[in-house]
Amino acid sequence: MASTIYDIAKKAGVSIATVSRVFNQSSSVSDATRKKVLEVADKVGYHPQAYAQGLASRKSNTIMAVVPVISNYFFMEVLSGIQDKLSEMGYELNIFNVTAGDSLFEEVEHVIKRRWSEGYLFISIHLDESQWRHLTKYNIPITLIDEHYEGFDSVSVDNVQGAYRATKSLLEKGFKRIAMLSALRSSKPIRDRMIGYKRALSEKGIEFCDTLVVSGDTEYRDGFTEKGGYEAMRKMLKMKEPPEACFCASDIQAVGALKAMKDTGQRIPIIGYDDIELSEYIGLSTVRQPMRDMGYFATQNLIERMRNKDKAVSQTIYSPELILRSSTD
Amino acid sequence: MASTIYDIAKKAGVSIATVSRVFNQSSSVSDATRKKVLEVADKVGYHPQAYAQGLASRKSNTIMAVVPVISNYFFMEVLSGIQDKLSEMGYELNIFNVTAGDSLFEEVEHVIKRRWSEGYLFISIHLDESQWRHLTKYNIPITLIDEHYEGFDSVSVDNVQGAYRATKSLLEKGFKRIAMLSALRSSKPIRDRMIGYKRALSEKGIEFCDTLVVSGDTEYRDGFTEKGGYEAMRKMLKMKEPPEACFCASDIQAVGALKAMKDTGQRIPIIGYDDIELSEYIGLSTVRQPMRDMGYFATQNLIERMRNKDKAVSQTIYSPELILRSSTD
DNA sequence: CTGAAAGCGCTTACAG
DNA sequence: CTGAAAGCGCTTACAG
Repeated sequence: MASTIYDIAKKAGVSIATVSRVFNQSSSVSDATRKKVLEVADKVGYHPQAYAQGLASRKSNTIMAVVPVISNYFFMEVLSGIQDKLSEMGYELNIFNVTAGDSLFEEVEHVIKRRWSEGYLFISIHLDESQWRHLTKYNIPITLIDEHYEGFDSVSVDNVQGAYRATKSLLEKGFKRIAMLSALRSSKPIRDRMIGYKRALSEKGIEFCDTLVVSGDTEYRDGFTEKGGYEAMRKMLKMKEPPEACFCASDIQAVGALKAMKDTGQRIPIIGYDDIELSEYIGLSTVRQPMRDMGYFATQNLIERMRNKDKAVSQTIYSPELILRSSTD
Repeated sequence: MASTIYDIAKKAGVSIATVSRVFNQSSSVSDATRKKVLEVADKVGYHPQAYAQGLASRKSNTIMAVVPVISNYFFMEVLSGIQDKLSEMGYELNIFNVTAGDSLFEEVEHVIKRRWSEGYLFISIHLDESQWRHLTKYNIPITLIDEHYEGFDSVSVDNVQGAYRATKSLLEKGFKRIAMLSALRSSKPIRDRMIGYKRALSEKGIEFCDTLVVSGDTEYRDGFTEKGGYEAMRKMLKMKEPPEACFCASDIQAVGALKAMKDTGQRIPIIGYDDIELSEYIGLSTVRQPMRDMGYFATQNLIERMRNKDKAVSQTIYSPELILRSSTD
């Protein structure tokens, strides 16, 4: 039904090799033939099929982004950076969604084995040392975003540093009893941010108190949701001795926390994490992660590696920036 | 380097046909052979290559979502609905990003021609009659989300109705001078919502006044941004005779509008459109579009069509629901 | 600049 | 239940 390279070749009176060349910008085709081929191709609406090209050429001009949940502010921003770069370079983007959980590693490995593309961007995929090492064996271009492993190029933000700064800024305002609005304790971002939080406290000689680290009851998305933040803040406000200020693990949770404070009429200074676009509009103080830049840079990095496999592995770590707005006034 | 079906066949002492069968759940393989094949496949980490499979079988078990901008709240929600359904059904999702603009049609057609998958979900892709008709010729399963054309299955929300209800509710509160916070006038959602807005006004015998339809100056994303909303609201509040209430074309713009009101200290009741998750948390009245449901249902619909090409074409139109919260108090 | 031919790694009737 | 063989639609040395 749909036409193939053979149909075009026949109608244009040339060989299939020539048709192929026309569609591959390989210059060695006379203008006259090129024109004729393009003409008949256009008439029947011909275009090379991705699968056949991929198989024959063993490359796909496609980059695959592997992500846990896709509907998430962080990915949204990172993805827009990726796309900016990709459209500059003429690559196509495939997005593959894996489910975080016990089978994460298997799913990730599966994607690689299927050989969808020659380059992979892993966003917020957290594996352990031995699992990363294992992936290393496939010897394909992979760059990590929001994760760090010495065997692959990576682009991440110093989470410990970010949490440290946020907490410290609260301490400097004179608060002593500072809570951390948390999420799933075992998740990578929480673990890192907790370290920074503790470090800031101990530097000021304040004892860490586990009851001040509170999270909601919603497990969806590891608790990084408005609801998770809302629940957690309600709990805090109900404590016999509520915290004086609060560091939130993400802006989206902070949004929920803000509502909890509004609903109860109690208000304490809070500071979020991420700086999603919206934060500016609701006056939320936060720790800025350069999400778009991360996506853009990681993509550039990946493409470079695809072109030169022997490039030295590089780790790029951004410093988070503290942004103070009205929520901490 | 990486092993193929031939390697596995040789090592397992069977033919490649058998190996293929093992990986295709086709039952006609003895347990013993299956076990042996799986064993050696596992040892070398073999997995069929997507491109070769796609070419040989002429299908890919993949559904492709075609979207304009990906980093957008509406898509985010719709996508999560799509994914829920897809993971139930065992399909893989590919996301292809087209750039809205003059070449939109060409880009869309290009994707189809490349034959990435057997089924396509077009999200918020707005083409004209003749363009849709043209795509019809490819005779492949396509379902439209947030768009309507009689030749394809579609899932959409009645935008006219939604705008009508929002405006009407404002009128019923006694306001007469009601503004519409708009975006790019030529965009499909704006055109539809403007109709509903006008209809509500005329029903109450209020004359439509073009100066009350205001948008920001930011062109990015057709103006559907916080910034666009902020700018527009600033303009409204600066009018010699500011509106008494305002219907916003999207929640995200309403967020910006809210800030503009806060910054200037002037406040008028506003109502948004979409009901993004966040709206509940900032007390924004809005018109709810069942975005997740739309994604879920559209995907189900698409899969049914993929299995039965002769199914009658169906148009599903959701009724938007008005949700009143504190922003209209 | 152009063509004939081999090959990419699978699937799938067709036999047995 | 299993194998031999053709074919999917391209790309790419190799010749000329």
